[in-house]
Amino acid sequence: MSTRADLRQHGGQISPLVAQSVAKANALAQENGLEHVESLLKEEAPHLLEGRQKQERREGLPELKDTEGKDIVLRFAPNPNGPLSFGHARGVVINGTYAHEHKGTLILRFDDTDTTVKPPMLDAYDIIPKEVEWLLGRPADRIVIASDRIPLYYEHAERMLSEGFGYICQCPAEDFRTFRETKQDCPCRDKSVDLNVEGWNMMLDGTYNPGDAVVRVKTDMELKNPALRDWPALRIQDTEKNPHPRPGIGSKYRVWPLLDFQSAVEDQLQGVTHIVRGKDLMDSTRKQTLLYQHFGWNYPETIYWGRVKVHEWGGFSTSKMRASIENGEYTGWDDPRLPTLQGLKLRGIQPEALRNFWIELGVTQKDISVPLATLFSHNTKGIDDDAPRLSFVRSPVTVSIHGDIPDDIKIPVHPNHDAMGKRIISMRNNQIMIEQEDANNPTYRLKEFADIDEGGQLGSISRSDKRSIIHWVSAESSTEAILTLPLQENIEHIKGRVEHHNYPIGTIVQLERIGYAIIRKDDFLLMHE
RNA sequence: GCUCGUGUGGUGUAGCCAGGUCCAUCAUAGUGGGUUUUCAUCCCGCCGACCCGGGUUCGAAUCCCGGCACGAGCACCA
Repeated sequence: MSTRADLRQHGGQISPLVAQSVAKANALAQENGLEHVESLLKEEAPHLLEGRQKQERREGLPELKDTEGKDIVLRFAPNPNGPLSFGHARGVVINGTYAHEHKGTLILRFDDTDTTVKPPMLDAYDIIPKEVEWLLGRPADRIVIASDRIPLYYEHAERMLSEGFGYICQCPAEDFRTFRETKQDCPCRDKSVDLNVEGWNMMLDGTYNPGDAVVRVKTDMELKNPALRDWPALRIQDTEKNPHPRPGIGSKYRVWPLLDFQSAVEDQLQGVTHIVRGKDLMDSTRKQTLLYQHFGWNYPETIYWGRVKVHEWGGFSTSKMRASIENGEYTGWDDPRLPTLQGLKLRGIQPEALRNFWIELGVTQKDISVPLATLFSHNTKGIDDDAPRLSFVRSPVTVSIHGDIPDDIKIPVHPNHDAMGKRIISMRNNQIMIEQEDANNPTYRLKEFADIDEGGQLGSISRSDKRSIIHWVSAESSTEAILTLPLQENIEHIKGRVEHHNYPIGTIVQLERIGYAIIRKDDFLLMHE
């Protein structure tokens, strides 16, 4: 109908006819199979078989626009004021995946241009590249550190002043706020190039103190969006009082670029072709586009994602976490309760699960709230086949069993994979331990062993009825152990007994009827069910 | 307040740009069943959605207008 304008006015009559034919065709497919219908079509109307994938589900990430004939370059640009968190993983995964899919370049860029409000953390410069590599399974192609490139930003600032699209503004911040709101030109706006250059030198040489002057990009005070009106590009920081933590940088510079300027210039210098960022930076794109126009550059293709909240975690910021760790609320950046990559890694979350998780969420601009269960589900798929089964009995109750009990019992390590071998359980002292809750039943079946009747009497070896199957340990073949549950607020430790095993620290096991856990030095850390 | 953006089942997501088998995809959660000597894994079934109101059109999840809701920006933070 879309191609036959002449028939459209008769749509009311045609629709039922089409519906009838469709019903017929469907019936035919039902009886003789879809192939039959396809072969009929091939003979009668082959053109109908073409170009009908419009409604098929798109797999993976949306296509990047404007990629033809280009070397694709993307970047992930965190502030190195702490290790990476769950939210950062989105930036790493999405940018990294796009770069990978296009055989392009992923730049890891440290936007470390603030020494006062969000001071960088020296360790982060080493930690973050490793975290990126862990998450992606390969390192970033290039690392750029903004604080190494201040002279380049200065050059561009100077060009901005000399070409007249930037100026030194000496208005107090509040005054400028008023100008911005009322669309008035700031008195500094019309200064001559010479005066601006002079002001610039006074910023650099220490004549001006922080707050005395900034460099602004001349846009237009009449712009509809107030955020874009003559925005600030560089300012002075007191780096004597708040030195940059990197050796060699320290108090070397007083004038520092703001994000919008630094990021814009750096993207151009690095040949970034596509930017994927949070939609909170939409106005940043617009500000930067105005700057690009001044410089005569083309702004990269940009796409945005919305905010993500995890129901179980709520809002965590790097600076908040840093404070909580420093005052002892958490044991460190790798505290399993924290939504850091280190915490997740410690909890046994696989990088592949994180990748699949973020790719599945995609890059929509909606603000979303996701349950951790989705991430866990991805993780389970990755670990179940390799996770040996182990029996862990919480709050154990000892039961003496009697009857014709064998000396040893063999139980598969993994029910789906015989190749993983057997666990051998010694039964020589006739004592088993089961969970308090299971002990309330008069009879039960010990998993992989036998029925137990009242009074601990050994019953049928083969399954004889529908009594519940419980997990258990032999007193002799088990040791005391602790199961640790990382809950939101506190950490709970449960004492119990675990069957003997030789798995090294770090092994992910499945505690039968409990969940997946990772073996640590002194305990089992429960990951998820 | 001004500016920008987003609204598809419980939670996410595909479809929207180029309107028509869309009585709307897939996943996750929930639920029922099967396999299994785990409340695991795997398999099968069910459940459940186009924010509201107008308009354009033979036909609207899709285009237009209005409303409502939510979010973000308006930092000398990133």
